[in-house]
Amino acid sequence: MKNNSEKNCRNNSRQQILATAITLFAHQGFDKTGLRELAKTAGVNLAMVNYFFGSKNKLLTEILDIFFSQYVDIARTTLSGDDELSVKLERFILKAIKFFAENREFLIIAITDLHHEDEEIIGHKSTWARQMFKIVELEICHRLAEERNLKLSPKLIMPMLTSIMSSRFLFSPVMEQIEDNETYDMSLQRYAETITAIVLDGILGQKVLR
Amino acid sequence: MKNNSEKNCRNNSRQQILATAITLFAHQGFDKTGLRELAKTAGVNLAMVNYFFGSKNKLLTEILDIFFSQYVDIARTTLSGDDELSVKLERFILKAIKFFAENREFLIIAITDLHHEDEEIIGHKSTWARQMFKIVELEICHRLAEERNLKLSPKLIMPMLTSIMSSRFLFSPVMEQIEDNETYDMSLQRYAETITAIVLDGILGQKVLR
DNA sequence: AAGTTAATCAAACGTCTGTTTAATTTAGTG
DNA sequence: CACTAAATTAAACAGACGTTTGATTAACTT
Repeated sequence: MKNNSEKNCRNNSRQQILATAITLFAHQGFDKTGLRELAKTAGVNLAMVNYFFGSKNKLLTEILDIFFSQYVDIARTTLSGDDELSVKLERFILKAIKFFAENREFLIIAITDLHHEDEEIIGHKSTWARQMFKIVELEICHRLAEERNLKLSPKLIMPMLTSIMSSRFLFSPVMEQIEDNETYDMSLQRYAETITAIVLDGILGQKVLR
Repeated sequence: MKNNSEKNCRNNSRQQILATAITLFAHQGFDKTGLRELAKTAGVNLAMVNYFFGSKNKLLTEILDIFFSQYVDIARTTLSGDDELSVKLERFILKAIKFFAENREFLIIAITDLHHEDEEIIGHKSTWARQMFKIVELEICHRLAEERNLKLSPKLIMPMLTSIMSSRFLFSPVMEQIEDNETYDMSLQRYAETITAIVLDGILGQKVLR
């Protein structure tokens, strides 16, 4: 109890800053969010951000770490094992999409600030990407090569899978602006199933009259 | 000749600003690129940017227009007609990927600054997305529904196709940091073929011993 | 050659940026 | 209660931001 309240007190401002940063970075972008706005929204003093995180960049990398460590973990647990490749992929896609849906804001920050040439950020991301690379290489690409003589690089598969799974969440701000007269089932469950089916069997390979 | 030099002179600075902006926005991001840096790199006076384009935002929307108008045009020309759906899709993917490769910088600007809640930018993008929506709905989704009883929303198909085709180019800054001991054929032609095959037949639906 | 329009320029506008400092408050320990 | 360390604060730092202004130069028309 004492230890708890102690840590709560110590980390209260820190946590508040982190949570607020995730929301603001995702909605406005990292660069468009000023530290003053962030501090005011989080209800803390401006200097607290640099006090707890060192710099704005460090705050971003900490957010990236939270996201990527979970994403890598999902890939590791769902893709390892001796199951059929289709089973593993289905497991991975389903779980990853649910993770993306529950962490939209993380996803947006992690993916859309992906290209900036900031050495600090790129280097940080590539550390996580390297881990994903190895998992995908071992569990997907080697299996495709052995079982189907399909030589595909993890550098192709990994971005492709991540992109296709996250497309719904990244495009949503624009898609919401478009009126749609026909009604489609766009539930998350159906979305995950559809993406899985397309990745496994393609648009044309799916069973007719499904 | 007179007309040419006239227009050349008039548009020289303007063109220079536009070309420089595309490079800088793509490499550093829109927000990280200041107008002073842009003007200096382009070799023009700072005030010229607002003189020719009105504002920094307008400069961005003009860049987006150049990209999206071509992208919509590619979709329209490759997807319309009475050919088989697989033929149309193959045509579209091949051409779009080549277009992306030749306009990487445009692509990065158009896609990665996609989520920012700036009303001006989002509204502008949704205008183009609406055109893509109609083409994809008419030429892909309706055909899938009629021929295969597959009810898929254009709001799913369009972001998915765009994401999967652009994944290579968007992830490249991070992927380049990863050393790869095995050698894969990553030529553009092979990339386009692979993406086409995966979209049409999925990862598992492809012919063994291909 | 005079008049008109477009293009270029340096300079300043007010505001916001991330970061640091030093003083102050708060809380926990002996 | 005194001591120590962590947390919080207001204030200032130097610089960058997008945009505007008014003067000046260049080019084209009549």
